[in-house]
Order: sequence, then C-alpha cells, then structure tokens
Amino acid sequence: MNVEDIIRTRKEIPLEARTLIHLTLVNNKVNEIMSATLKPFGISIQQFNVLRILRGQENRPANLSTINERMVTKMSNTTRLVDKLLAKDYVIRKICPQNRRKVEIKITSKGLDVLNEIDGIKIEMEKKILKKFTKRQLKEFNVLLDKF
Amino acid sequence: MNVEDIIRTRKEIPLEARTLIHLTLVNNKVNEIMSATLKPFGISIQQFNVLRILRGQENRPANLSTINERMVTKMSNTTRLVDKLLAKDYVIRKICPQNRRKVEIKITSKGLDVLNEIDGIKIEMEKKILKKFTKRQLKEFNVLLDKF
DNA sequence: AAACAATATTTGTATATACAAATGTATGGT
DNA sequence: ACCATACATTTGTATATACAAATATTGTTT
Repeated sequence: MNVEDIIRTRKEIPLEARTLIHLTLVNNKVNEIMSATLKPFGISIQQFNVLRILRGQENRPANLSTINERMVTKMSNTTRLVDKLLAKDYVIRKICPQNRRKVEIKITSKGLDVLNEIDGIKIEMEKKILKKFTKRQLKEFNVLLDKF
Repeated sequence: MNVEDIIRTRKEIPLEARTLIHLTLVNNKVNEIMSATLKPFGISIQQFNVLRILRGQENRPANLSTINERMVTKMSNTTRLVDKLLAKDYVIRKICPQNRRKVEIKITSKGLDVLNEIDGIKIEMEKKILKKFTKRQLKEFNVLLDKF
C-alpha cells in the first residue's frame, strides 16, 4: 500500500501528515475486509463485537453500560445494536430484577453458534491481512501503536 | 494506549487479533481529535479532504470523479460532500462546457481562507498526536503500515 | 439518424453514528 | 414521605455512509 499512489499526489507529504493518512487508509482497508467477511452472516462489525463481549461474560448477563464501556460507540447506539441482535434472536434482553433501571443482556445458543462459525473464518482473515508481517514485526507494530 | 485496559479484558488476545483491535482503537482516537479540531470551523474531516484536493488543483477545476478517486468515500457521497461545501460558499460548481455530463468544482477564496486558517492548527495537532514518536520511529511505522 | 452502450453524476433508501433531550428508577438529605 | 439528584437506558434528530437505481449526456454501431 503506497500512500502517494492511493491519494494520487506527486507532492511530498510531510511525514507526520503522511503517517496519519496512511493510518486511515490502512484502517479503511481492514474494515472493508472485515465487513465483507461478516456480510454472509448478516451482522456488522459492531454487532459482532457486542456478541463477543457477551460470549466473554460466560453465561453471566451483561448490562448495557458494561457492553458500552468495552466498545468505541456511544451508549445510545449500543441500545440499537442490541435491538438488531435481538431481532435475529442472537441475544435476549430483560430488565434486571435487582435494579430495574438496568437491562440484562445474554447471548443465546443461536448467537453462540454463529460466533463459533465466524471464529475460524476470522482467524483466516486476520492471517491473510497480516501475512506480510513476521511475529517480530507485529510486536514492533503494537509497540508503536502504543505511542498514540 | 493499552488495548487490554481499553476493552477491559484480562484474557490474552492472540497477537493478530490484538493488532487489528489496536489499529482500530488508535484510528478512532485520531479521528476524534481531528473532528474536534475541525469542529470550530464547521467542517467534517471528509469536507476538509475535499477542500485540500481542490486547493491542490491550483486553480484548475476538478470534476467529481477526480475528487472521488483521491478519497475513500463513495461517489454518491462525494456529491453530497460538495453540496455541503457549496452551502458554505467554500466551493463553486458548474457544468463542464466541453462535456456536459461532468461538473467542474473549484475552491473559492473563502474556502482557501478557511483552509489556510486550519493549516497551522492541523500541524500543531499532528505534532501533538505524534509527540511520542521519534522521526526514526515514524518512518519505521510507515514501513510497517505498507505491509497491509 | 435511431438504437444501444458507456460515462458522469445524482437521487433514493437503508443503515450507522453522534449528540441532546426524555424517560423511568433508585438514592440521599431533610 | 417528599424532593432533588444521580443513574441507566431509550428516543429523537441530524449527519454520514453504502449500495442500488435513476437521470442526463456522449460516443458508437448499424
């Protein structure tokens, strides 16, 4: 991926600006591949993230705030993400009896099934995206990302 | 920025998956800062990108396809981005006389003014975002990004 | 020249997201 | 108990984006 080719410029871009453009281009590319990978399963990246968080709960329900604080999206949209998953029977939602302001969300076996199906494909996809990296370079890359 | 802290997990994440999550988190952070920086000027990141492409044309008009191929967004949305800029008098749009299917878009002096105003602030912002990087590390980071 | 294909852009629509306000519930002070 | 405040979530709304179809113009074929 060459930045100058993609944005079609012949001018020299300052290193700082180039880095941030580069980052965005790479992120877009990765997102496109991810969305396309999930498309056959009818879920978006964010819906997938919610499902994984719920699976991580290992049968304990999660309330909306818990889900939300582990994601990048805003609270109001987390509600709507759960709505979508609910419509597909991938989660169940009920009001918490101890504190009726809260809602308890749990992944269903149908939701777990679809996640398990995706797991293998996702690992393949990740390997493909990162095939040009050595383990050493991946670690190095993560170290650099930590500087942001 | 520690990935495990942000997504609040205690589990070991496989290096490949961790890398892609890390990338997304960093990109989100950078985008947030950029949007916030542009907010006082009333333009979005994408609108800003269009303006810069137009400035790069150095008085020659650009048609929609030209703008679009230098951006990540889809054609139909480029139309709407230009609509927004038109409403702010940052660009003018007219039908190309040689080929009436095409439209010619040019940045106005008002558009140039706002870009010039933003230039300095943007450089400051970039420095701030990348303050923990040495020049050497930035180059290294770009080399790694090229592997995607 | 009429018909068809190719090109350039726009419009319609569904989904996604950000931000502010509204709703419903619980808690602490008086 | 009453009231203000805090908390948890939802709803409303504007903007952003993806995808498909529609429109308008030009180029090509017969």
